[in-house]
Amino acid sequence: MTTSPDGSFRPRSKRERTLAALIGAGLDLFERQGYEATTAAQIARTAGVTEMTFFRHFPTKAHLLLDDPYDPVLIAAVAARPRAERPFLRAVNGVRAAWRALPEPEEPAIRRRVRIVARTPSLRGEMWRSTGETERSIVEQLVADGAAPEAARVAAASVLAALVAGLYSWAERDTGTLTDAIDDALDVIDVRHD
Amino acid sequence: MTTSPDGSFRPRSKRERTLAALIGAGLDLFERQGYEATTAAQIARTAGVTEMTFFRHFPTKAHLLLDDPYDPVLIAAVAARPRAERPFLRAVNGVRAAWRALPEPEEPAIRRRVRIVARTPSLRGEMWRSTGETERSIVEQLVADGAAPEAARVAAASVLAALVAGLYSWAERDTGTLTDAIDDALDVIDVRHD
DNA sequence: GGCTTCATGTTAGTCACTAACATTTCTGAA
DNA sequence: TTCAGAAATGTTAGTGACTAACATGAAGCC
Repeated sequence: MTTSPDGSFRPRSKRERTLAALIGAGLDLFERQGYEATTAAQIARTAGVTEMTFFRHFPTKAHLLLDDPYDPVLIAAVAARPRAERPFLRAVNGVRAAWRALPEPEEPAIRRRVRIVARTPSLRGEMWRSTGETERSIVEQLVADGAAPEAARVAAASVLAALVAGLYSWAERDTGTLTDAIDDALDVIDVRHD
Repeated sequence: MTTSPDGSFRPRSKRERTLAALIGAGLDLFERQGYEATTAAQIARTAGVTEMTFFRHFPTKAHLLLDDPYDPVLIAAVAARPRAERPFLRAVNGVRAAWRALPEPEEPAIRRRVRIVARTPSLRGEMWRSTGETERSIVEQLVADGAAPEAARVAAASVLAALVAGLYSWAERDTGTLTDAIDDALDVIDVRHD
């Protein structure tokens, strides 16, 4: 995502301008009154647009916060790990590598969004649902390289859970870099790097 | 839960009789037409009752499947592990112990419900949301005994994710006991039992 | 058998979406 | 510049998950 700290970005087409307006209004309202108390219609109105238009840009209200492009990167990073590693370590190390590649300037925008998610139970559920797709792709990759499907599923799920838990902790405080936070989180479940 | 394989149980009061009717109708309909395609009103009608009555028994449609009483057991089991264990192992071993205590006769009913959840993305999200409460309790316990909050959060989240992944795998096949499935799942993330 | 309480029904409304169709706004080529 | 086709938006109407307020019926207790 090309957002800057306030959620806006340099608009090219009209579509992108509306998108930016919606995201800006959404983040503001969510932070001020909470996610549940904010209505899709209200966000749309604030952005000078109709409710219908909101749903043309986001399939669900939650997608305003959860639409991220990191998943393909993650999947690729896991795939790039040596096939000889056992599934669990492959997943851990892949996730580690993927997030190290994240440009630091994007961190404030991510923190803002994740913080809202971390504080809203229904959004945590949505986050997990969206992570589910990433999970499936990682499992596919591991299984294609010879892992047992059930072990692969457990590995992917627990590593992603650790990642998300680390993300939440990082977002709730105001200090530290994302990369460090994720490294620390993965260290908890990955005692020995062999 | 005191349900038998078909989701029914010996009814005492009128309330329990309606509850049983709703659960029975719900499971049947979910299995036949899928969760999303089944309406709360339809379940209610099938159970010979009004939509309003449905929501008097279950706060949400998902609760018909996710209302389980296992969480307190789980929390207690984690608490029972020696305080000297590091948080991650305490969580792993606690979860292991908790599920070993499950009476086998309940397995078919659990399998039926979990199978529906496993096949419905939105329910996987709901499951995670409901697991979130368990997670918080486990974290509280670990932190009260001296663990770092962030490590405790990661430990609880990833162990529960492994547990749920194991549950899903088990429910999707027709063989094996729940206890074994969960042990296998936890083995994936817990290499060395020290 | 009357009285209280609990389970249920009724009605009306909010909010997240979806579908079908109409209208406006861009944009690129003549 | 102009004008057609595409893209973005608006309008209307509806479904389904819930919620609140109020009314009614049936259970259980004395």
